[in-house]
Amino acid sequence: MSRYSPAEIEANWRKAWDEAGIFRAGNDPAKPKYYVLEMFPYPSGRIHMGHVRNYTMGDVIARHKLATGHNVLHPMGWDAFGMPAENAAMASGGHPKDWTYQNIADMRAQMKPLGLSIDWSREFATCDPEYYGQQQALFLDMLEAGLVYRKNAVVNWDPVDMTVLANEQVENGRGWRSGAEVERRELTQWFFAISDMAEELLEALDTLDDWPAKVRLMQENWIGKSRGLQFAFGLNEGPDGFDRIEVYTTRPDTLMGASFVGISPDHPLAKQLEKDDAELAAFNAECRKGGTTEEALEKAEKRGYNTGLTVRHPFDTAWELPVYVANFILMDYGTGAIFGVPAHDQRDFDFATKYALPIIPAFLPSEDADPQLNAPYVPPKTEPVHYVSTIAGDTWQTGAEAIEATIAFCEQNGVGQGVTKYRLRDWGLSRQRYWGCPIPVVHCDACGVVPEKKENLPIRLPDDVTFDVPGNPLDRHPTWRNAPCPKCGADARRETDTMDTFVDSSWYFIRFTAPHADTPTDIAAAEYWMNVDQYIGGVEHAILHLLYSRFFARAIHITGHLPKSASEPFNALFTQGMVTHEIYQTRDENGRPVYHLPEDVQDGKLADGTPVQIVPSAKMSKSKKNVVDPIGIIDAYGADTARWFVLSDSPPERDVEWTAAGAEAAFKHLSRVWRIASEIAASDAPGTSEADEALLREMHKAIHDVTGGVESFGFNAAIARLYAFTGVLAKSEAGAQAKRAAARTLAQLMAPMTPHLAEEMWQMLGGEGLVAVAPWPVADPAMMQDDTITLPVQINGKRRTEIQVPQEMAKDEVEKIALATDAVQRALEGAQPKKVIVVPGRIVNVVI
RNA sequence: GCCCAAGUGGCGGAAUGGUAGACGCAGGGGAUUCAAAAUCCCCCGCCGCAAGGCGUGCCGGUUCGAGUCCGGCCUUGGGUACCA
Repeated sequence: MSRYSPAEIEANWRKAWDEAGIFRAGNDPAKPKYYVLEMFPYPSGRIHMGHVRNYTMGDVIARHKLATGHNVLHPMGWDAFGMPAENAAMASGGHPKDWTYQNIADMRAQMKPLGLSIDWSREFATCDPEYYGQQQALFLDMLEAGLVYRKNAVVNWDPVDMTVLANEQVENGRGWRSGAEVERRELTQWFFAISDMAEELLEALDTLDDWPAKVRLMQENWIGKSRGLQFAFGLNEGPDGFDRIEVYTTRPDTLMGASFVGISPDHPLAKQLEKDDAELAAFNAECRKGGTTEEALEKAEKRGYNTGLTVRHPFDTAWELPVYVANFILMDYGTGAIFGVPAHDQRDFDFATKYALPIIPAFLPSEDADPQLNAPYVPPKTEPVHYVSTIAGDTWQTGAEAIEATIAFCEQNGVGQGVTKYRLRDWGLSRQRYWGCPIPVVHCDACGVVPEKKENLPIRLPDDVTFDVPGNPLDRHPTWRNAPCPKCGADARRETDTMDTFVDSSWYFIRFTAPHADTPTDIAAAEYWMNVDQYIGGVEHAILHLLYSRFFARAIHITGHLPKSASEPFNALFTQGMVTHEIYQTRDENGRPVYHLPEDVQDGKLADGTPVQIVPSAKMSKSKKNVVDPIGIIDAYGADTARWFVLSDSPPERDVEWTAAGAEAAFKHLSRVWRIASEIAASDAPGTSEADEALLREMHKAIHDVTGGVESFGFNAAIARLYAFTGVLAKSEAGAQAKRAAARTLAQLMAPMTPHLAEEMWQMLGGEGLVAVAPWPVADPAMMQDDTITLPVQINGKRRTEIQVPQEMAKDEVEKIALATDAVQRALEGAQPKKVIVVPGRIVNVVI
């Protein structure tokens, strides 16, 4: 072989690794264990560049840990339940199960050529009955432990298709298929009691030192701990059973600025009033239109309905405030009722202006400010605030102090209590869909909701279902619903809701430690392998998936399936950026966007010449069709080129926009490395000891820098360093023996990124065994020292010249040399410098 | 709307508060070749003949020194609880 041909070498080395079994993870107590995991993929059918990037990063870590003597667990599986399989079934008439398993087979076949160091013996899919049956067992244990319960919650309801829609299926408030205006409808659903753990989930964030600070911050804000006052306004002449309106506020210090009380359209009082008030009923119905997302609710136009009722201010019972029903108040937050303070809140100000309500300042920025303030006033963070109508004393206080003082004052006067609340809501897991894990309960007329018996698990999905009409096929199935009550044996009905797919992905990382156990976990295996030492995935999962997984690890501990030590499941987290791509769209006759694959677009036009609109780069997603297929790259250049390219072009935590241009360059570089290695292997040229030493010095520097890069997710910097070292090696005048040693080291350093090429080089250069398991090279600091260094010399912080000095030269010697330079002498004009700063090994700054 | 990030040459990007632009791509010039491919060498932020000046989204601040730290904006991206 006379040139680099990955097609020939890559398959051979994958076979060699396979036969040596080096990626099989056994429980070897002699070695430190290391569990590296990338977020498992959804089996869409094709791997894309995001997968290649994600799994290559994890593979670099896994291979590096293997070479540093760790017992490595690096598994792979499939997050296989979810809507796309049902959508495919609806679109083309197949079955979600066939579609999913075919996609898994396809993707596995596309993934294997990447040469990932995965222990494939642990592979599973979440739609395997062996997996979801254990998930059902976990659910039953959680039910028994009081971690699951039922309550009403709203869903997006499509009134034409008569079906529940996911948020993604709601476009501008309308159903994506029917185009009908979506309504919010209440259903009884299952919930995980995650909010009971809010405080613990919040506090434990502080222990996650190796998580990105931004993820911890996002989770902290999501949990949203707040301190406030809960109290009631007395209601004048309310309907029977309603004599007060309970409110929660984080700004009790603004209580004297209240000008109205608002309640949610779903508040019990609103629901009572609408029975006798057709206009209110119409208003409430209007409010219930549109999707359920927080974004939609927050951005909707703020509207209110005056109920005509009034409440009494708790500190002045003669002071009456009107009661409005308002569309921006959510029943899920606090008590579903608020008081509005237009003087100190933009939203309340807008509302008060619209409905001509009074604007009453509760405090002023200073004593001489205009008391007839009619614009929202937000107090500065640092200046004290003066109460106009003080209730806690006529004192100057800052915001947080004012709030605490007001709470204390209110408690002393019998107006409510100080309360800690969390924004975090319980996790609704019920889905009115087929392709998910069935919720293992039975509804019995006599016994109510009854958990299935564990010996009846798994409750399997029926195969004979159709998707020709909208709605959940489990509901329509002729017999599947029929089941005996596990308690009394009478004829009863199975629950037809399935679980949110986030449940599937909240414990798969534990299942990998014993994927074939006949209980949810194997305690010994979990104890050995957990926690995940390094978890890697997209930042889009920063909140939901990661928070749910943290909750589940605790729940699994509580139900006895996991040691306490593993209740924070991911020791270290790395959130990689996404692979983005431009979006190409045209419009259909109704003006709706139609998306096109990059491979179908040439020079901004479709094959038939229709120009496409180019939407700026965004996250690759199937729905937007801005997806690039990496298989073409692998076929043309080999897996090592694809791996090298996705690592080299962008810092791992940042988004990378896919471009085809770099792949060719990566291939050229790997070809060059191969050529250099084969030339060195064939050479027996002598060299000078000076050149040998210089090469050795560069080698140790490269070991140091590349190792540091690999260990700190600086893959792009590590690769830049490898480019530089390759250049040094190519130009070196060192002897063949020294060059062979340097080239073997190069192979080792490249092995995590380009494992096939590295094995080939290692073999050519006389390395022993597989480079994948050869001990990782160690940099010797003594071998990295240069004799002299270059120091920049600044004048007043601007670089003017540089000096060459010995590495260890004393500060005052360096100062003398710097001051003697022409540039400094010219600038000084005979005067003395005000100050000279010498940072050893770094810089000299002369201040004039 | 709210929460969290990011912004540096033509492009991807580098830089423990210490020489801004490493490394790579694209581009320009040269060597080799009958010619090409491949390969190798050199140049390459902007303005300027030069001396020099200006430069890390914008405005201000801290510092001997700021891409980096602080305050305020702008733009783009992610999340927003039923996309995964």
